[in-house]
Amino acid sequence: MASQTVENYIKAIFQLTEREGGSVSTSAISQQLATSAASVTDMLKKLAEQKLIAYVKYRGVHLTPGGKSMAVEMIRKHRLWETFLHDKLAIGWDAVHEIAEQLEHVQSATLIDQLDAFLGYPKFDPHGDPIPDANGKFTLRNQVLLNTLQEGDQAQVVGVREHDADFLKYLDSRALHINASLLIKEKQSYDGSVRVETAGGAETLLSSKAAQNIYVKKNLN
Amino acid sequence: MASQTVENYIKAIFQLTEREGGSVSTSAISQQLATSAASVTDMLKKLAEQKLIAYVKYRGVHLTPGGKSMAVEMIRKHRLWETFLHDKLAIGWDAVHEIAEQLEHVQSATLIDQLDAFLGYPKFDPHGDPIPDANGKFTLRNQVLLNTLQEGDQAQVVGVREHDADFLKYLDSRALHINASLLIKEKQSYDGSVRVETAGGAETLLSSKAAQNIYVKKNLN
DNA sequence: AAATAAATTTAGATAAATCTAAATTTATTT
DNA sequence: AAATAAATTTAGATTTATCTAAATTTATTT
Ligand SMILES: [Mn+2]
Ligand SMILES: [Mn+2]
Ligand SMILES: [Mn+2]
Ligand SMILES: [Mn+2]
Repeated sequence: MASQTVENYIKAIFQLTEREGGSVSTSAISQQLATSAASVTDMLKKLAEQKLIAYVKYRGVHLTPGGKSMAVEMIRKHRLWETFLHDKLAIGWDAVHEIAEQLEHVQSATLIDQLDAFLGYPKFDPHGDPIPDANGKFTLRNQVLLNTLQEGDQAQVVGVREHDADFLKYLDSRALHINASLLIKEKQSYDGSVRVETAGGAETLLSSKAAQNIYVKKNLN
Repeated sequence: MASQTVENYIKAIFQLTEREGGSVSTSAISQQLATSAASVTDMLKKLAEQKLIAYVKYRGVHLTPGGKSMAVEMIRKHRLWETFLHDKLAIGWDAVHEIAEQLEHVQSATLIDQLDAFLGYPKFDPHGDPIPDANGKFTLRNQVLLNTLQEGDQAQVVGVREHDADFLKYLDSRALHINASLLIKEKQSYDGSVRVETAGGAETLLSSKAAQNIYVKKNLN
């Protein structure tokens, strides 16, 4: 059985691969997990011995099929737990990640299968990220970043690209939660900021940076 | 923050104290946790340094107030998780313990408070053991062991003294689950075995040993 | 193409939790 | 009260995961 530490490394490598593509560097992992580069090098050797990664000295790593399947299983568990915490225990989307970070390491196939059933086989977690099914399949979805919308466009929030707790609390304060409907009232071309109207008619000014971190599904006109 | 290992030691000491009373020996802990006596001695020194236990060389240990409150918190978490697994995820009472043994180590006060609320502030877990409330208070209950009942007595199963998975599955097969009503049809004085009738009229012969491990609430006549 | 900077690995330590085997203390027999 | 047995502790190692500082390799400047 893989230790919690090994599981966290494998998940980190998977997510860094998704974001950057190609091979993942020692320093990227070091930063992601907040451990020294020296410790990462040590661990990479062990993961390579266990055939979870392919490791070329000085050149970074990528997951083997075995490592990838472990990573997907971890992500499945993490996101199912986040969904449970949010939907059943009413814990905010800014707080679920930290708790799921612990819950994801509980070992029991039955537990996860039953949890999945209890939640009604959800396809997306509280941040709008897809939850892989028992076979590791992710659901795809049409989505664009809010900053690509034009004046007059109507859309619905479907996810966030940034998971920082402060950002999520900020969105909550503007009623910009998952499924919120919105209308682009104005878009400034010089700085990319957008004025959006949310349900009930409230208007909010979003910075370009904020708009680049919100995924939406555009409505047909 | 206490490690999972420390938490398991503290919980074991609490439960051994409850069962035996007085102070707990190195060998008792060693047996309970399936670790060598030498390892236990090492750990006892550390726990004493952290003021979680009072330790007298060669004479055993007992919990300090701090240790006891940690133990009660662990038991609260363990039993709430067992209740969740059983009531919400439909996992059998013979399987919940092992999973809760892991879940009990997740650190988050919010999580436990919300879980407690979600479950409706249950007073007893799937084995009929009391769940301490947020202040550490256990609910007391009138209960006797099934082997103390007489012919003609009516009662309801409220708990089990033995948590062994095989015993629990055996009880399931006889419909002797929590809340099951029963009537003592016959009691053999020479070996203590009892013939009981359960709901629907089915009869089962229980050995003295089995009868000594089932808690019941006796009905008034 | 050197020189310099940045990234990575190696060397040497440390802390937590565990083990077996040997020494010591306490309990039980004779 | 000795002798013997049982329980407990100490000594000496091991494994996992981590660190800092030094050495090495790769990348970027001049
Ligand atoms: Mn984690
Ligand atoms: Mn998420
Ligand atoms: Mn445990
Ligand atoms: Mn229980």
